[in-house]
Amino acid sequence: MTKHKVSTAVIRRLPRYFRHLNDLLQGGVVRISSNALGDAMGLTASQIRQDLSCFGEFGQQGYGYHVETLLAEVSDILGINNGHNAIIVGAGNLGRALIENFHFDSTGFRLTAAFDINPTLVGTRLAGIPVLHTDKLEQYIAEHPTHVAVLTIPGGVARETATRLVDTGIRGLWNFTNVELELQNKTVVVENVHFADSLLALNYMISE
Amino acid sequence: MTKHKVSTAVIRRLPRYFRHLNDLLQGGVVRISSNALGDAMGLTASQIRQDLSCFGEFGQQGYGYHVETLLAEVSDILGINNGHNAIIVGAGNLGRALIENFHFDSTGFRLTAAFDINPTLVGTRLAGIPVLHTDKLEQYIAEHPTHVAVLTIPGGVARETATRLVDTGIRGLWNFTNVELELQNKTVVVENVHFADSLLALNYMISE
DNA sequence: TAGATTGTTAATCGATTAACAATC
DNA sequence: TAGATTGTTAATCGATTAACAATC
Repeated sequence: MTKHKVSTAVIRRLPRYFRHLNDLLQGGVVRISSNALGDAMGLTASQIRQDLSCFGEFGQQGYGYHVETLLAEVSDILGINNGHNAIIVGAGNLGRALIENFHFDSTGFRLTAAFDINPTLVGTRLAGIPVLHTDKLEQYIAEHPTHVAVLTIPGGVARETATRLVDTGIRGLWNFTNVELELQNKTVVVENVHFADSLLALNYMISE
Repeated sequence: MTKHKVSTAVIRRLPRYFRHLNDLLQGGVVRISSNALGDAMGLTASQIRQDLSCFGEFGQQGYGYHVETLLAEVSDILGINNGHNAIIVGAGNLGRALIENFHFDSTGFRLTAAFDINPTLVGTRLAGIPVLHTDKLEQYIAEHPTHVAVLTIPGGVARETATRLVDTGIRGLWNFTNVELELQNKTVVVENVHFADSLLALNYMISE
């Protein structure tokens, strides 16, 4: 699918294309030129065409891009149609916020289970998702194909839990703990959501 | 303080320096060379020296950097000592997760109040932080200097609430909603935490 | 057809890396 | 002093922007 190594800069822009194309489609826009899309997103038309050319030829001279088609292509590139399953480990406030409010399905994931050690939670359901005991992680994953685990546990148990998850053969970790997970296993991708880094950057920007 | 325009790439690395230097200090490391720090962070020694040189000369030939001193400098650059105050707007699961678990103080902020429209929450305290009615936003900010507002409200009221906040003269918005806030007012800095973008990027990376 | 707009090649710009004199 | 390591200048690398022939 991909012609050559895609740079991180391009990868990080793909979700933004996805988001803006969704908005356009919702707004009833049928076609758009790289120029107009660039204006809307704060990018140059050139960059958009360059980015997309990493993956194929999705436009048409004199016309531009068909919004619905391009969105379908970008969705496909992002892996939204790969039928990935996710579990969430840690059903505290943050975990619950994600379970109840985050649209896993619109990012291409099916959230199949949550895990926690709190006895008052284990056995219940949150927004329809069963909460199992964290002891059952390995057993559950062995029985249900699982591609990504969301880490919303306390930092103290992050490394240990990550190691257990890596051993199950999981493909990715979405890490909300403030712990840096250096994994020996390079096949597992770690995506960090570092709240502190984000707020510190904001502090810098308002302090200038 | 700053010699020239600091690039976003450098700004985004500053919190990482901060985090790693904290870890080193905790671990009792007194001094470190750019080489060793680079190894630990996955950067080149050259880049570290280049980055730091944007802000001053913090090292010593033949010795390297005194961890505690460098950490103090980086903290200062980030604005941690500027005594900024923050409020949180929206005390649902996500807001509560931040109130109860996020260390605002260690990123240089004092969280002074939370706002919500839920009558069962208004008037209570969460982790010692008073919860006020969102109607009182303007009044509160007029009476209490506030630099940053954390947006953990539903997307539907995001734009409206952001506009109200901007009008109060606030300096920054830490935006957890999935709504793109294009503000006419360019003095207000918006830092977005786009969960969906992050998970989509992870999807791409595990799909390759 | 004429105008618009693509995909791609070339030019530019900026960020990262290498090298090294200065010096602790 | 000799070795280590900085801050900075120069070289390289990669990403963004500009230009344009191809073509719908």
